[in-house]
Amino acid sequence: MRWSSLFIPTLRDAPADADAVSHALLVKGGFIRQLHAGHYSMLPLGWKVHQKVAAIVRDEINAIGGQEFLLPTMHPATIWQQSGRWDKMGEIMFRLTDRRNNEMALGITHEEIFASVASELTSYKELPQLWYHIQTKFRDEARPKAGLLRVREFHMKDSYSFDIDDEGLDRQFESHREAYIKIFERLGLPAFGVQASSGAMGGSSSVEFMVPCSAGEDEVIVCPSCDYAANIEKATSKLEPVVDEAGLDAPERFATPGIRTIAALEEAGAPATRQIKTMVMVADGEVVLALVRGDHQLNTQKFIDATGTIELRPATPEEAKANLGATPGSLGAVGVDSLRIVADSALQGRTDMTTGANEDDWHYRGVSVERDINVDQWTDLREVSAGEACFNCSTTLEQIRCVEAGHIFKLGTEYSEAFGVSVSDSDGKQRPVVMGSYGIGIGRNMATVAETHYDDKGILWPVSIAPYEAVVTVLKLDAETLAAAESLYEALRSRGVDVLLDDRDARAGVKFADAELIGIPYRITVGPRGLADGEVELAVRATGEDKRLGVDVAAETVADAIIAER
RNA sequence: CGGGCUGUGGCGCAGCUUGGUUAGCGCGCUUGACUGGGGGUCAAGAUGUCGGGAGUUCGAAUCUCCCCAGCCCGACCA
Repeated sequence: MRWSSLFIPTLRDAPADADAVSHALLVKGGFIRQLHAGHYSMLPLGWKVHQKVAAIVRDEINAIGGQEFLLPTMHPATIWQQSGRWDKMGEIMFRLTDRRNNEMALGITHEEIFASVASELTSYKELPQLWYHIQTKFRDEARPKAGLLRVREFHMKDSYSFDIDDEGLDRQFESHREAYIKIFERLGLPAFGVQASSGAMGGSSSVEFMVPCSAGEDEVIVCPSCDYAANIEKATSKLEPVVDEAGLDAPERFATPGIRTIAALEEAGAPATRQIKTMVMVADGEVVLALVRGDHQLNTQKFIDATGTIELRPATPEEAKANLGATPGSLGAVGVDSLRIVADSALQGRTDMTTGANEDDWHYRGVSVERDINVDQWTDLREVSAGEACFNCSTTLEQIRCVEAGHIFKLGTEYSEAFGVSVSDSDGKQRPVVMGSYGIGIGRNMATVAETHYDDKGILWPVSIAPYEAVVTVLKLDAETLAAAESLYEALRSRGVDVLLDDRDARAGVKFADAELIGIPYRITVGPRGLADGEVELAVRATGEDKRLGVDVAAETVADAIIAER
């Protein structure tokens, strides 16, 4: 292609409201433009990169036996009601009605739709199956942000596996894990797998692929010594043992005038490790108490996962007062029978603890948790923090901010049962098919590459997804220089290189700056100065390497380098 | 949803406090000339519902009210 005839609207200044690096560079480089919050137009350059990312994903999923589909993005409400997720999904799903007043939704994911197609499977002999599509998803995110990193409309590759048993699911899950690792390698992304919460997808377990990146939104706990890595929504750690005194025969009220915080109570003589923190939560409309140790933080996703809650929020001080009789700072669970109580495992067996007495300015001491509090559910609720000891090997854990680049789920039979996806096994008995689902966002991965591959001049795309693999920069538009450049351009094209000819009537500095900004990995500069010696110049974007090549060998050399790097 | 900030040519901004000619500047764009290996110089131009609506006023980018949009933090989110 000739740059002079292309639409590549590069900007001198990035828009002021583009905060994330990838957002600024993708806009500045003429890859994307925002339509409105969370919705971006892919310009020709951006769409080329997007398609190259999609091609890599497609290639690797095909390699493990995936069959490509294309399913609708607009769904009838009924199919979502059938799985129970019409209500469960809440506000994340865009909903609309058609002219006959039928309720519809825009697809946020496709378990339901693929499962409904899969109901035509009838025999174990047809299994395993691996189906996928690369298609638009709509999610009404509360806060789209950071350019392409979190949007409301995006393309996702989602695949779905169907097996006769758990062993089959395990194999498909494992082959996806390996395919994802290859995809991230080809994209140049340093992704690693972590244990994750399955959230609204359900299922028994899931692995997220994370890329360390300050623009990300997930906190990951990793052990630098063993292979433990988990999303903070799932992570656990080893706690220092706490030795309790026997305490009192019964809790004892004591006055704590003006004391409203853990820290203040600590100064009054009760170490945070010996306090019970009582949080009033509203879980799907029901007021529930969540208890953690005074120095611990509640992780709300853990609470949601453990209790099956869909919508969770902290209660207002008024709600706390109405249900417990005191305002936050003096709340406790001792003697509470009317509310469901969920407590963190770290409180199990603890004695001689201090907690609020449900009367402002009063606390209890000498509380034995299991004796004095009517706990309905013991579970892991506390959020791990960096500096704690690894559960496996006791090494000090680290916390890393990451972008979630992919997520794979073992679903089990939840959806196959809802949609009647069952087959006859070898004994002629009907068995529900075991499903898995596997997602990877195309645009987010594109942005994550930009987020992790750039310098002060622009993006450093890897050859695998660069909008063009090479650019031939013509420095002077006289007949001789242009002819030399064009023959080089044609020679590269004939070797299958995705090459751009910069034939614009612009100054050298402008052409160099643009090529660097949009991140073309190889630049061949053709100018009269070099041609006088029978040479052109090769500039390698990623390494900064700059060298002269004979005109006769230049195309060959560059094509070989590119093909080797793909 | 809570908090903060911002809306002025394609992009980046000034002007608003204290209302007053044709609303400025830089970049970019057009034409011409000189130039031509890292965003060149000079000259001449074009491009604006000042986010929208209502109000106050002789007069509103500027003051008041309502609304909308975008960004950031938090909540939330597969």
